[in-house]
Amino acid sequence: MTDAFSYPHPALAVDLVMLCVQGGALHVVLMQRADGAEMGGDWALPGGFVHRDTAPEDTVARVLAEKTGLHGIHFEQLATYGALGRDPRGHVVSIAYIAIAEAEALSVGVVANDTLTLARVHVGWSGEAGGVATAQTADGTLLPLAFDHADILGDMVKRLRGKLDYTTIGFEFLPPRFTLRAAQDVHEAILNQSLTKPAFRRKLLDRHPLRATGARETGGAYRPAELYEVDPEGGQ
Amino acid sequence: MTDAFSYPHPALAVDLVMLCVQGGALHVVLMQRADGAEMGGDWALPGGFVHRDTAPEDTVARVLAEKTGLHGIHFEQLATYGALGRDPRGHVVSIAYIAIAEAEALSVGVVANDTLTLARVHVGWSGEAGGVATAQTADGTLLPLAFDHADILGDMVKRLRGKLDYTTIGFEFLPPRFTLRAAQDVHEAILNQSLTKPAFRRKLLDRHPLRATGARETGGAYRPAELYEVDPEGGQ
DNA sequence: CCTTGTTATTATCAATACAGTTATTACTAT
DNA sequence: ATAGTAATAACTGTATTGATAATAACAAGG
Repeated sequence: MTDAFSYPHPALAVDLVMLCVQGGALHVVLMQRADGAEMGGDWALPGGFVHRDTAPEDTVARVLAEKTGLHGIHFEQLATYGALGRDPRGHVVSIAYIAIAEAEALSVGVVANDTLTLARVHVGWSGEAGGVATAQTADGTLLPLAFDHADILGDMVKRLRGKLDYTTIGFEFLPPRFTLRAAQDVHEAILNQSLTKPAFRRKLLDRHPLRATGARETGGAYRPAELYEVDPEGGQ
Repeated sequence: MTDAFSYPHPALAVDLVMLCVQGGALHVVLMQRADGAEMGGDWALPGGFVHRDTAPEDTVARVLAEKTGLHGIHFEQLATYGALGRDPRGHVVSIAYIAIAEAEALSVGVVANDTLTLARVHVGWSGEAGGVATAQTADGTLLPLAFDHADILGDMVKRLRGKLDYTTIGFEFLPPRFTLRAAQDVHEAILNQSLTKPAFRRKLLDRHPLRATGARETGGAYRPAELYEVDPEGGQ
């Protein structure tokens, strides 16, 4: 076999789909690009190049810190995009990651960087069929996406919907202690459909390792809901 | 932003998990490496480097053709592996793909290349929990895997099990026309558990766009089973 | 030609899991 | 206290699943 580094290979990058649930809808962090005209849209997922001898996961952590100032956020790989025409600057292969945080924390990072915005994710299809997704502002204006980032958003929704029932990914949108109503809001935002409360409660408690803390919500006007937390040992 | 190609970036490769179902068990194509001692094992997934201005998918097709002589086989992306120590030669990021073919076709390609072998995939866990998988010969001898390829095999099994019910990926192991019994064999091999026949029939016909052809199996000693095919329009 | 063996296919039934509705409880604010 | 609201529990019917049995189709052998 010839030496791995003796011929030109593509540039490698990571793209981050930073997500939160706010006002009953899934939101994603987008970055405004000055060179949007050549890239197919003014808005793009934040990203960065992977340098040699830096692990892609470390690059993700670096980009998260650089763009939003956030640390220790949950992220996981989505897929890798490497079609030839996807970046007009040349052959750039990009590993897309999903990063999830609670809305309050993410908002702080977005406000601190004036090239960033939190856009509502609009999905034109239901179930796990798949398709593209679009991003829009609070008043419904469409934000044109650069590169193949609309495809990435579509794949992200598909992946999220598929993992919601069988993994604990949905709880990453919530603080360590949360009410079941808050968890239901997350599921409804991601699935884009309303769920019946008792059925949701049962399914959630059956399928996931949750533990009632005994503590209750404070400050509500009416009956306070109990706070639950994910039990790290409860899986097995 | 600085130019994407002005600093050293990792080498990019693809690794192929070529699969088939044979004798009731999942099998994978492995390649013997002369440099196995330094790589952590004598056996590895076939792969190749991604050259600049070549799409990763085209690299997959090239490797498939080079190693096995096969064309037009179904493949899809699994995940990308980029941990720093995974390849002792340097920083190589590898996109792993799952490729699926029927056993007869794959065997032809394996026999034609004497560095290749078809190994039985042994999975030490059930469900979709995840874990590593090992490879062994027909007589049960363990084949030590190079790099992080045991992890890749484990992720492959997890992905396959998760997609089996909700996609048509299972039918890629079968010829265009197949009996329901053959489809059940594929599911049992991948899930590593036996299924009851009538329940499997119902679920398969309910969930997937299958069409009875009216034609029947030939050559069998007893009642011939009807041949089914995937209906490309049946999905919607 | 008829019987037997084996497998494919369909039918039936019980057990379970699931979702929707309604009732009850617990708390806050006035 | 009382009203209002949301959390929680109990109940009910429906759909899904798993096991068993019955029937149908074909080959082989007497």
